[in-house]
Amino acid sequence: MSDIIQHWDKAFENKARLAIMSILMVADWADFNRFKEQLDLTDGNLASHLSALEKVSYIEVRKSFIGKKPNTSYRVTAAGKKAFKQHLQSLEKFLRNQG
Amino acid sequence: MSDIIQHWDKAFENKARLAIMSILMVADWADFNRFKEQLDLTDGNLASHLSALEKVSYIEVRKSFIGKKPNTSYRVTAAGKKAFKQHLQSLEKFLRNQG
DNA sequence: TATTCTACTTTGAAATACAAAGTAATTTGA
DNA sequence: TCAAATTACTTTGTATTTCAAAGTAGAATA
Repeated sequence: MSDIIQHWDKAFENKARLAIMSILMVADWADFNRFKEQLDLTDGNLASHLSALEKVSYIEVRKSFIGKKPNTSYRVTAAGKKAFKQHLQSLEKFLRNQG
Repeated sequence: MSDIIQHWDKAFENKARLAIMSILMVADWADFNRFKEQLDLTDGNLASHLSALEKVSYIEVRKSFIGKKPNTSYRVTAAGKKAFKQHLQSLEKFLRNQG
């Protein structure tokens, strides 16, 4: 496999996770409902993608209450930012090679 | 989900299949062994990705003999070419939006 | 105070990805 | 010359991933 593709980050192979990261790169904290609205995923599916990104430490989670409602928010970590940027770069590289 | 990502072709979400298409876009016919060498996949895995692409009619298969050895070759169809180009375009669009 | 709603979490099933083992023909080599 | 190894795949079974339905606990509503 071409080196470029070979080393693609598995965490970003899924559309939903790519979209989550995409949102988090420009947001500060974003909460569960924001993703739910923007991404149109079921609760369970969204939760599993979020926890996949958490597992590799690309995002961090903050649980709190807003008023009396539980609120789970997420933001990208430094490692996540770095990995995502690198991923975008290798996407670019791949595209250039497809000219 | 952003429209760009939303409509990504599921056939190209996998690295191996993307690499296969990548090869076929510049090759005429490419055979099983060529993929095997270049992509470093197990036989079974490679075969299943090839047949996934065949199933959606993005590639076509030709079985023949070279000398006395069986040879299975693949080439991209018109539909496959179109779909792949569109996919590359939406990748580009996505990257532009990530500026 | 029963019922609904919100914000998730848990569970289980479906789809996908993967590799080990199988097969049939061919080649090698003692 | 015939048993053993190799080639070029295919088949089969398992592991992983993805997904959505159902579950839960507290809060709001009627």
